[in-house]
Amino acid sequence: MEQQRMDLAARSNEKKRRLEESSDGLLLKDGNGSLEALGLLGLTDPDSDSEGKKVAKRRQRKRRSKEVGEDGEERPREHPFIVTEPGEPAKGKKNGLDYLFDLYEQCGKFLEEVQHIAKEKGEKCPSKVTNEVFRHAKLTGAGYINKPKMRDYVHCYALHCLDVETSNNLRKEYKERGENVGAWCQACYFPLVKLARQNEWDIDDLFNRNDKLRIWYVPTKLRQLCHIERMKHGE
Amino acid sequence: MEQQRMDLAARSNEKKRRLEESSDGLLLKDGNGSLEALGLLGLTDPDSDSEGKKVAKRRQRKRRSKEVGEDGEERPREHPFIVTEPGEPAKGKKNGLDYLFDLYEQCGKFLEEVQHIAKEKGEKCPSKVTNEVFRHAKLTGAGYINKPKMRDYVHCYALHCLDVETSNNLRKEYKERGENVGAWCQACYFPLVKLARQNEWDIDDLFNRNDKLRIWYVPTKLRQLCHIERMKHGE
DNA sequence: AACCCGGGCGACCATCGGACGCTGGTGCC
DNA sequence: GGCACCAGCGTCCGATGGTCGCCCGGGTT
Repeated sequence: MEQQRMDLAARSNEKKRRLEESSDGLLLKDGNGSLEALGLLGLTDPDSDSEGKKVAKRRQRKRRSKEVGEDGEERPREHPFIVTEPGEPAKGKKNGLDYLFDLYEQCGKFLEEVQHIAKEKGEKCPSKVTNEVFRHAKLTGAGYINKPKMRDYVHCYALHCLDVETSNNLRKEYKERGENVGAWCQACYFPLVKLARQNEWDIDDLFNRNDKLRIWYVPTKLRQLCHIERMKHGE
Repeated sequence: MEQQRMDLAARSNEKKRRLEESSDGLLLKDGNGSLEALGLLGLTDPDSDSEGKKVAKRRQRKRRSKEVGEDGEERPREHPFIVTEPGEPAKGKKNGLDYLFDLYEQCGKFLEEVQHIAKEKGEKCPSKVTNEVFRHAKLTGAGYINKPKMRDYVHCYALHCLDVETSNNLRKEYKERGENVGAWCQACYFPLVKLARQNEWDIDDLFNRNDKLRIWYVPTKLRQLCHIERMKHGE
């Protein structure tokens, strides 16, 4: 039980640290500085309660390398994404961003299938891309689709849906600068925050009003960035 | 692990049995017979896979009677509900159905509070009555509200919202007959199934179109009853 | 061939929606 | 007072949404 408390404290600290880091990386694009204020995140967590000094044990993850008599087929990892311009095919063992965005459309199709099946069986019918949808996709032959991957880039797809122009320019810019996918992925947050501001800071509404986006959960980090910007300038 | 399989099998069987029982009890009102067919539920579960004979161990529930140095205040159980006509106050140590329905309205208020708080904090905002709402209600002084209670009667409240006339008549009828709350609670399903049929069997749509109901999850049992009726006569 | 960079996605976690039956309150005799 | 009925709600459970960093693919030297 004491052990459990420590685990939680460690997790919470780590979350805070990560967000701070990413905010540093994000400064360059926005021009108006920002987000070191993310230390504020502490406020979001009303737990307080002192302590939090200890930096607990490393959790051990991953399976012990395919071990013993495996039954399930071992899928090779997908090729990494690279920043490509619209229409540009990826060179080498890489995938381009058009393909990434297509994956989101595919998930939309899989969701529709799951919805039809659920309705037919009189079961409750998801309105968003859920675990069930990812499971269905995998079983139906799209083994290259998985939850963490899709989650990692939702906001990139959101920008693509809400403002293709800006999205395309950003891709072009980051490609020319030779930035990696991680940098582009981070950069996608800022135009979205601007869009949210123009929409009275209602990012959920932005998602819900768009046919393609409606089926995706608003990423936590995007929501937090919007909140922090709202608090900083304007309200 | 073998133990786990047995637990699951036992649970599943139990679920089936319960639904069958309730269907028997439900026949009386509808006039067109029904629902023994609930044995069909087996079809809903595509697991099949044989076995299912063993009727596993009793799970032990409940805390060991307030035991040792308790810290949390012990709340006395709420008075049971009795079937009352609209406007009729409950006699003795009982609560009436007007009060029951008022509890649902109160939950709606608590949901609104939770939504405002979430929006203010830039966190994701529930559109339904979630665990968080029950927690907020409890902490805010409505200790008499709890999840299982509200869940037990959602469909009764649904009938009240969607067709007060029918709901009121049912209350009057069951009161005069001297039926207990359980019987009335069961009886509430059938007018709802009829309403669903008139709405092309779309019970979710029925809930979603009603301002008061929209915030409540459609009860599994109601959804299943609709499905079974749809399969039996008509489609 | 050897190395290092970076990101794919397996696996974990808190919490959720959902369910059920044990306790114990209640009315009756 | 004693008893039998029955329903309130504590407590459990599988699955969900969300996350993080290990491991290894891939380009470069």
